[in-house]
Amino acid sequence: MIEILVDEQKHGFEAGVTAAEVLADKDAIAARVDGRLVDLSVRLEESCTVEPVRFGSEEGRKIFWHSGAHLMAQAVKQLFPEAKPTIGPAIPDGFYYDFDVPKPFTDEDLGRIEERMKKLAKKQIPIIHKWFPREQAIKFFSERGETYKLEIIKDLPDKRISVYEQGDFVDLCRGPHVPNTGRIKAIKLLSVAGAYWRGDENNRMLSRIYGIVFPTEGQLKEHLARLEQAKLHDHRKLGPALDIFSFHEEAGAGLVFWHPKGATIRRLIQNYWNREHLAAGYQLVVTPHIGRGRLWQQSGHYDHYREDMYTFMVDNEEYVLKPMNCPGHMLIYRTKVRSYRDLPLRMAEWGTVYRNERSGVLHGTIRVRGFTQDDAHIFCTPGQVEDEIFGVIKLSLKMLRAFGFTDFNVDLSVRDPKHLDKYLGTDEQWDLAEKSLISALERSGLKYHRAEGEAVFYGPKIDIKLLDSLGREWQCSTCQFDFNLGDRFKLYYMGEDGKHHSVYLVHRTVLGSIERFVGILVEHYGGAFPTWLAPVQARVMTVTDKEIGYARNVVRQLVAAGVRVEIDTRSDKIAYKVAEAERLKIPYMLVTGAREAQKQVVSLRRHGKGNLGTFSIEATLAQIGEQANVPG
RNA sequence: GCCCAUGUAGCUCAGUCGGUAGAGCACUUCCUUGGUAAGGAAGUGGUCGCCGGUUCGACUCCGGCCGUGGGCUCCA
Repeated sequence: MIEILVDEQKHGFEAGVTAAEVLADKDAIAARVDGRLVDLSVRLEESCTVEPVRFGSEEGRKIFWHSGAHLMAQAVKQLFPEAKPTIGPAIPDGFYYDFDVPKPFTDEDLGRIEERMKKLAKKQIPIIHKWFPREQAIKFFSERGETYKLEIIKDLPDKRISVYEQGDFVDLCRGPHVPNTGRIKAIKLLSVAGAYWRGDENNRMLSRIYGIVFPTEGQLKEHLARLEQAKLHDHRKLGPALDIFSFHEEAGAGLVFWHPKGATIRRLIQNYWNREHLAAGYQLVVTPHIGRGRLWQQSGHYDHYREDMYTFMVDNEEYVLKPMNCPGHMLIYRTKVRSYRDLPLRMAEWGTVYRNERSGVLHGTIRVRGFTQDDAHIFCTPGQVEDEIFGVIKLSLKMLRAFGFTDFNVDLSVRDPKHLDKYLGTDEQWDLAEKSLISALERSGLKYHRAEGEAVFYGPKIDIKLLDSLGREWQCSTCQFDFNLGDRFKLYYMGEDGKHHSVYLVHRTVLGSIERFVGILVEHYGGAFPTWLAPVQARVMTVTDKEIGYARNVVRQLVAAGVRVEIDTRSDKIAYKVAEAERLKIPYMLVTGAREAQKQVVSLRRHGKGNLGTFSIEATLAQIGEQANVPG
């Protein structure tokens, strides 16, 4: 007899009982035994603690999706015997599996593979874990011509190799897995893509299939509905549809043309940003868009970043279109001897930069080749570092919250302790920087994730990633130390002691780039901007031609009060005008018919909410005005 | 940059087994003056992404390029 702790209760079992028998839980797809994830079929020989792992948990989903990847690989091997499986992991939303095939998969293949998967799932094929002695594993996979598996085995130190068998399909795999293919009830293959073996572009391009599976049809439907929702929020569709921006093939990829409405949104963001930054003690500067190549050699960008820079010749000398604002700010700092009394110096710029991003990474306004950073550099003394970092975090959070974001994931990126030689700067600098980042994070009460080895070579940093209305993560704010530029530009300040000291340099942005940020806002709000950011806040519409005079009068009063307003006097029916205004997601619709004109009122309608009733002009202005303030 | 897919009117999409194109919406005009998510009619609008090749003839087949999308990679 052994004693097993299940659900906080001890039970006696015969040694050799399986986890499945102990749990007797229909929803369990795997088990956790003394903290280790194992198959339900595992035999328990000693006293232990057993917990069920269900699809509802993150690790449960990972196991389930990984089993989905195996099922797909089985189907692929049956339909395409020449396909060599490589790796097929679970990802946050499903799984993928990469195959080496003579001809890449097409979308048509997906349907066939999906059908075969459904067939295999119905058969409820048992998924069996086996240990192969190393030699046997090598023999087995070489007989099958699965050279990629052999390559993986080569890197495994173990004497015995873990494999999973389901019918005719055997895969090298650590597991665990669901007990049989029948647990997978709903299957959807989503897309095919090319991917390099081991992510290295010098290696062979493999054919990748993305898919997702669920224990019930309902969950798949829900998931697909979420994907539909994301499509409706796509800024690449909404932007042009709402007359915010456009792209033009004849102008070049990754270059945004901002229409009046988009330019208005940018201006509103910038006005708010400027107000907050001036209040927080920043000074705004402006620097040129081009410069001599040697400036970029001095900053070091030229060596590291050459590929991404646009360069051109001027009088036999190479110039560059600025890809970063930093060197300009360094030059301004250096124009006079700075005293410790002058610090901290916070220098900010709406800096438009151009980078020759590789064509494949361009994405709407979110990843472009010309963009405007809300850039700033803080020059300070070691003693000021912590307060400055805290100030940056506070400012970032305040602003991001004003834009409607409430949830954040924060990363603290520090050196890789195993490769300290990769980094510039002294240990003292890194220690002080890291300590100040941590205490600033703690002061602001933020939970954060410590990412070892994620720091860039010139300093540690904090990244604030926001979660939008659909739960998607976007990286915007960053606050990073720079131990490189201070040296390269010989930046110092005169200390109290009358000696030169090197400055601490902090590079930071709140929004990242305004192009990207507007794109994120469009996605977040699905194009329905809050009143304070809406390019058009109100539209006045007449019911018949007789009220045009009154409607114009209403518009005049709104304009005088600073409301961004349009008028619709077309001879269409009011229902049509309302439909269009709703489609354009204009926050307030003011209907001015004969009844309203007679009483000098308007009938107010809110986007997405419908008719609010009739209000006087003053009451209408008060209502819009209240919504037009920056929140927070 | 690489793999795959894709490009027909402002938008959404039909279509042509190779014989130079069509719908709905939008737009313009006219009728309509109607009360909260699309009233009616007529009309304008396309070098079928661009360049080259094959062909008597190319939107259609082939090649190259550009753009876009899904990924990979990159993100000093």
